[in-house]
Formats: sequence, structure tokens, C-alpha cells
Amino acid sequence: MGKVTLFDVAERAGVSYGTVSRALNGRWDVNAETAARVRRVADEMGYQPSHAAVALARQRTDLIGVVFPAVTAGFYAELLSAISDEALRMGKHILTVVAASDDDAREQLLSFATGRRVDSLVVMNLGLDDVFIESIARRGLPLVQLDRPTTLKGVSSLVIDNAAGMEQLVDHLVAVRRHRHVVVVGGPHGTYDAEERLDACRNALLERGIALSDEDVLPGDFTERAGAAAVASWLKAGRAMPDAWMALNDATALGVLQALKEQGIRVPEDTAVTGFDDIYTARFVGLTTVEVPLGEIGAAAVRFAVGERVQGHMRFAPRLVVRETCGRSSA
Amino acid sequence: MGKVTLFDVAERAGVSYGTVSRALNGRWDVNAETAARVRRVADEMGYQPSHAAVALARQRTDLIGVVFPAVTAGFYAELLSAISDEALRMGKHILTVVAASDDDAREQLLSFATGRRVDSLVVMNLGLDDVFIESIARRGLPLVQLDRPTTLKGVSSLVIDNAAGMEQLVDHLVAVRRHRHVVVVGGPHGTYDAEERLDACRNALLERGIALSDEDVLPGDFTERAGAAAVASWLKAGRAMPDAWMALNDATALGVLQALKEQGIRVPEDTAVTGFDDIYTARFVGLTTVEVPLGEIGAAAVRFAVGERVQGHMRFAPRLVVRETCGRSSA
DNA sequence: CTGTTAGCGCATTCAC
DNA sequence: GTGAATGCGCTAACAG
Repeated sequence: MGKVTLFDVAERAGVSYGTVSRALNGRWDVNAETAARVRRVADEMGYQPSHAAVALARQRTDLIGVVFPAVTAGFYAELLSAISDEALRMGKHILTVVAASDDDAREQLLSFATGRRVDSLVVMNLGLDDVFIESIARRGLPLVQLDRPTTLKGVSSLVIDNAAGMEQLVDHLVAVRRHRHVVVVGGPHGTYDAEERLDACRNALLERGIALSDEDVLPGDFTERAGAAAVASWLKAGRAMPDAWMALNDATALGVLQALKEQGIRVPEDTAVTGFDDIYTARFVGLTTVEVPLGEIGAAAVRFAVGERVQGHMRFAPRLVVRETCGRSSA
Repeated sequence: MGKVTLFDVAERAGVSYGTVSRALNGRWDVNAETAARVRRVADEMGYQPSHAAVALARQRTDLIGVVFPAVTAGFYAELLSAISDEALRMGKHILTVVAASDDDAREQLLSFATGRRVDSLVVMNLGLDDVFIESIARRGLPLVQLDRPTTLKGVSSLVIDNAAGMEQLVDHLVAVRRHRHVVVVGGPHGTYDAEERLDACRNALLERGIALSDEDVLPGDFTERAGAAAVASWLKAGRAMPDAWMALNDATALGVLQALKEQGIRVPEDTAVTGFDDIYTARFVGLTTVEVPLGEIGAAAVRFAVGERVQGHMRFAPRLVVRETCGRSSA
């Protein structure tokens, strides 16, 4: 119950509390014997430094702010787990904010920056523009961005190698059977991942001799609903079922699959479906997709967040996960 | 860039910084005019109080520690979202720890308690015994437990009304078609939810004239693997396919469904399957289950965590979600 | 109502 | 090596 302070330990150990501070922080200029004794006493008394006091004195909170949007909370579970893990390993903690809206996110980030609430920030998919990002980075907080590459000063970025992922998917598609006509369901306009995936997809297909016409690219927003809507609109337009549906993320693919199923269209017999991300649900619907190494990304994010090297960039390659929605290679 | 302090504001506003503190904290004993001016100046200067200093002076961190196990991280996404939301609304923040193991969790909790890292704690499914829980609650931190009821002093508990959930499930099962033989796949031994659900299930079935023999209760641990294993062992034992499989949580049900599918056993034609929780994946496999109001629970958790009323108990009723795994009522 | 004065618990110069 | 003295930025109790 009694909160043990540095002072208490000092008294009990028969030294001044300055010495205790040094001993406990493992500094070189302390008599080894004294240090050992102090350490023992502190241990016996169950001493734990007050984070608030340390933070105030040292101007450092040991807190990493992690901000992500509510809509896709499930997707970030593994990432959060990895971040928390690595943070603990480094003696830091995670202050999580699930932002209900992009505006909320901005407000929180701003408050974090000026209020010195955290030491560094990890953000993702919040629709933040460079001007804003920079304005907060300039406040001195190292910032790690997980949704797109950046060259801003003081901000690091960890991104997915979307092209590599798409190529694996297309390779698999053509390897497994002949595909002449594929349609893709896109993601939110203006977001890096959505656009890069679309481009990569288009290129990869073209290399295999499959052209993507404008009508073959359906609008989407990375949600299941958009996937289902895409199928519905396609059917309503009376167009022939394509050989494959390529969704730019798994959530969309799930929507596509569900809509297809409701229409009695069999997968993979009548058409194929691919996703991107390999979320938890994917395996239960047999979705063929590419797995994004969230664990590695999370760990790297923390390292960049706490690292002295305030700036860095990494690209993570996804890995193909073959399940049933494209059929199995007969090769 | 320049960190604005109370002192700066005071100087600029021409008052002492004690007054600024009072004005900004909206205390009654300040001249309305002065307060307004101070507030305006603070605003202009972009003043933000230093959390560390406030925490130290006020002995309060405005932080709620949320600790949950990594294994089921996905399940907590919505809960975390709700908690974060309500916390923000109350001017608090969430310090999230995804504990890799129960031992990690204990260590963190202990450190939180003695190090005054957070003001209160929300914990769930960490395999913590009462002795431990009490030892940390006694340290003065309000504790909200989300996995089982408790009568410990200083700790609140929010639990699911498992009996209500099971009854709805069983009701649905018998309403939709005749069921004579049902088998259930259990959860981790010794956990409240697992045991209460099993009891409730047994009772609910008995009331409808369906008895559960010992062989009809398969061991499990709330994972997909356990669900699949249960089916496998059942089949290996050469026993006849039951009319229904009741899994005590959704993850288990997913495993059951998958194993069944691999064996070519159709659902719901050949047998029915039920779950519990209504996780995100459930809808994509058409799982009939009960939905746990995670949003409400999360919000309530925060309220208990920050509330002056340090102790409280609530029970949340799940809601039946009918999909396909039991067939549709022909009524 | 407002200015002054102690702490809050610790890190970190300085002297000794 | 170790003790004493400052300061981190703010709250709160105290005088005026």
C-alpha cells in the first residue's frame, strides 16, 4: 500500500537519494558494493519508480502513441499485438487510440504532440495529408507511418510491397487455369495501397497478356459492402461472369464471395476470387490471398519509433497463401 | 515548437501562474473576466498542460490500463474500440497491453500497480486467480474484470449472461427442427464462461427433454483447433453424427465447421452447428450464434474504471443471431 | 478573488 | 564516489 519512494530506499540503505537514483539507473560512477546494497534494499521494499516523476524530470514518457481507425479495428489486432510485444521488450508502453473519425485522429495527434503525451507516434490509414503529418512531426515527435511511403523529415514509413503481392496473385491465377477476363474491385480513392495495388494488378495482368478495360475496374472502399455491391452492379448490368474477381483487400473479397454465393455462382468452379492481407477470416472461407507480415511490421514500427535514427523506410513483401477460391493447381 | 508552460501564459496574461492554473481548470473562485482573458491567451499561445507534471502533482495519470491475452486479440478489437471511444469521451487514455502469456500479464499488472503507471485497470481472460487480483486491487487501483463475476473489494465485474444466451440457442435449435442428439464442445477448464455456458447448455437442453451424456461433451479450449479436433475424435470413435454441434464459442464453432466440411458432412443438412460471441468471421460462414454486446461492455468498463463508485457488477444479455448453420425456421 | 509557497518523485548538475 | 541543491511543470493549501 505505502508508496515507496527513492527517499525511503535511501534512508533504509543509509545513503542519500541521489546515490540511490544513480545506483538504480546503473550508472558507472557508483561503488559496486553500494550499488548492490541499494539494489537489494530497493528490491526488498518493492520500490518502483514513479513514471510521472521520471517523465517530468527526464522529459520522456516511455509511451508510444498508436492511432488507427475504428472501421478496420479487427485488421489491426495482430499488428497491435506485435507492437505491444516489442514495446514491452524495450521497456515502453502503448497508448492506443482507436479513432472514430479522421477528425478525431487529427485532434488526438495534435494534442499528443503539443501536450507531450507520448514520445513517438505510430499512425495508419487515417487519411492524413503530408502537411498535417509534417506539422506534427515538426513538434519533435518521431512519427512512423504505416500506410504509405514518405520523404518527410522526421517521419519513417513502413509499407507493403503491393507489386510483389499482386504479381504472386496473378502468377497463381494464370498458373492454375486459363484466365482471359478478370475484373478487379478497387479501394478508397487516393490511398496509397489502393492505388499501388491497382496499378500493380493492371501491370501484372498485362504482362500475361490480359488487359484491364475501364469497365473491368469496379469502385470500392475496402469494405465487404463494396465487394458485394460490385458483384451486384456487375450482374445488374447483365455482363458475363468474368474468369476471376480480384479484390484489392480481403474484406472486399469477402463481400464478393458472399454476393456470389447468394447468386448461386460457385467458386472456384464458375469464377475465381483473390484477396489481399490474409485476415483471420480468410482461411475460413478458403480465400486465396497474400499474407502481409503484420508481426514484422509491428516490431519494426516500434524500433523506428524509439530508435535514435529518427527516419527510416522499409518495404515488406507479402507471401502468397493458396486456398480454394482460385482452384488448386493441377500441375 | 517552443513548449509553452503555465508560466509563459501567466506572464503574457499579466497574472500569476497560480491564477492561470485555476482559470484553466475552471474553478469557481476566479474573476470571470480574468478567467476569460487567461483562457484566450492560453489558447493563442497554444498552451497544453504537461501530462507528466499534472500526473505528478495530482497523483493521477488519466490512464486506464487494458490488459488482454494475445491469443484472442481479434476478438477484442471491437471491445477495445468501444473502450477507447468512451475513454476519450471522459478525457482518459488507454494504455494497452497485449500479454503474450499469463505470466507476462501478471508482471505488467504488478508493475502498473506499484509504479502508479495507470489509474485503473481493465483485465480479461488472463487466468488470474482471486488472490492475485486482490493483491493488486489492494494497491488502490480500481479494477474491472471482464471474465467472471467477483465479490472482491475494489473490483468490479462485467459478465455475459451465458444462461440467457444458451437458452436462446437451444430454443432456436428445437424450434427449427427436431433435435434428439446434440454434442457440445467445451472451453478451457476452470474458466467462468466455459463452465457457465456448459451448465446452462445442459440445463436448457434438459428442459427440452434432451439429455447430455458425458460422452456428448467434448473437451475444448476455445480455439478453432479444438473444434476441429473434437470432430475428428468423434468421427474416429465411429459414433453417429449428432443432430447438432454446440460450440461454446465461435472460434470453436469455426473449427467444427471446417472439419465437418472437410469430411464432406453438410451443414445444416446433415447436422447443425451453433457458436457463441458473434465474432466478425461468423457472418461469413453463416454461423448461427449469439451476439455479445461488446460495445456496451466496453463503455461500461470505462465508466466503472473511472467512476467514483469503485465497485459494481453488471450482466449483459447476448442476442440471438440466426444465420444458416442450423437451418432456417420453416415456421 | 489573487499572489505566494510548498511539495509531487526523480534526474542531474555541482561541490565535497 | 557521494551528498546537497536545482529544476521538471503543475496543483493546492495558504495568506493577503
